[in-house]
Amino acid sequence: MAKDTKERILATALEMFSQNGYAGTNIRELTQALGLVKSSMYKHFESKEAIWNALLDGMIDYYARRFGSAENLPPVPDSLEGLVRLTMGMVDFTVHDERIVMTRKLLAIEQFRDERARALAGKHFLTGLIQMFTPVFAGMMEKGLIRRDDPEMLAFAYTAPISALIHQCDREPEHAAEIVARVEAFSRHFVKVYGEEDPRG
Amino acid sequence: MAKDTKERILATALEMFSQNGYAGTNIRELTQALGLVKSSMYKHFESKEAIWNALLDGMIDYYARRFGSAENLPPVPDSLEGLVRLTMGMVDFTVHDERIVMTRKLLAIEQFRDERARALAGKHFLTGLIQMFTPVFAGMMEKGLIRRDDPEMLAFAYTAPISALIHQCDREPEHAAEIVARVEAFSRHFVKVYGEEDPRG
DNA sequence: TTGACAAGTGACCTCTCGTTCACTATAATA
DNA sequence: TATTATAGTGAACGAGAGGTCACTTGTCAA
Repeated sequence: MAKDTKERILATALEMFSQNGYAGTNIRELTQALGLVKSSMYKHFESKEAIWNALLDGMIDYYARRFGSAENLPPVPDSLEGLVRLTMGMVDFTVHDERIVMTRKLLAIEQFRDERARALAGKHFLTGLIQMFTPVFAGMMEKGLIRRDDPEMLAFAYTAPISALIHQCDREPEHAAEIVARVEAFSRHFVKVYGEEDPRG
Repeated sequence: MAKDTKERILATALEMFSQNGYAGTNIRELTQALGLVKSSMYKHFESKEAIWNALLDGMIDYYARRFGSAENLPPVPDSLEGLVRLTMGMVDFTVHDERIVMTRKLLAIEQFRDERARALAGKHFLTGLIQMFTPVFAGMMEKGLIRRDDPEMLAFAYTAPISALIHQCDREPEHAAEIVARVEAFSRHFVKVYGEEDPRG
């Protein structure tokens, strides 16, 4: 109970910061949500800003481990349908994992105030996705599944619309199901346009 | 001078809110930037929240007039190159118009806290762009410039990546030139993939 | 000239914020 | 058992927040 208070503070801070922003959150509410009194927080963090920094450190670290390293690249699918399935698996995960949803919201809120948040937002929302899918499309081109073209351009053309729908999902979680369906529709449209294989593959 | 103080307050509020958020901005700084003292603000707005509401009203109204009405739809280009030029004109405008840049940043920051900001963000970042370009692609299909397909899906596939680059531009305005160049590269890629016309058109 | 009104001022109010600190309770250690 | 470190408490602090108000100034119409 006592030992993990630091972690619980971070979790609640992520929750509140991602809803009302750093400036819009006060530590009295934060600690109260944990059944504590505000001064108790200072046994675990030296300031409110220290919570923010620890949160960002965690987000940066998690991103690097989970999405940033070369060994975590998605596998190259063996068919166009495989690309659709790979995509839907990733989207289902990223849309329903509360921690990742809150991370995106927090980055959207704080990206213009904090330099590190800005950099991480750029990765989360655009460049990281391109880096992730460029080798996927390069591999699919080598396998003859996708027409030969600039794989980075294809990764961009593929991930950016999906990223936009994920954002829409963050805004309107009550419409998650239909938005995810739109992701799948787009994915199938994409393989229809760019694929060189019988789409039953 | 005195007459337009209300407008100047709104302009400065947009500036500050779009950088530090509503909660992260205080009215002493705001009025000081205008050479006023904070109590003077209350001659023009009854509260800080009233500024926020007036700002949102203005944004909603401006969007409806500028992007939301049917008569302001972009013209259907006569060639694939025309689509590229149309796009670049719009992007150059939206990326360099300070007021629109600040509006996007503000919506990104406040979209999870305020219901109206959330709705407007959805339009600005996704649905409005689709609505705008769906008739463009429908018209281009009728002219035989673009392969027949679901025009709304094409509008989505076209505008979402461009929107993502515009966001990147908001995050990194120092790289605006190269990001705009990426918009053009994407636009040309798109017409190459979807076009049915000699791209010299 | 007077009166009325809008715009701006500075002092002041109350509230909440982040933060500090002396203190207590607990549990592990020596 | 005595000691020490850790986690949590509650009162208090200073700063800064949003907001109010009596007052001054400038403008313009009557």
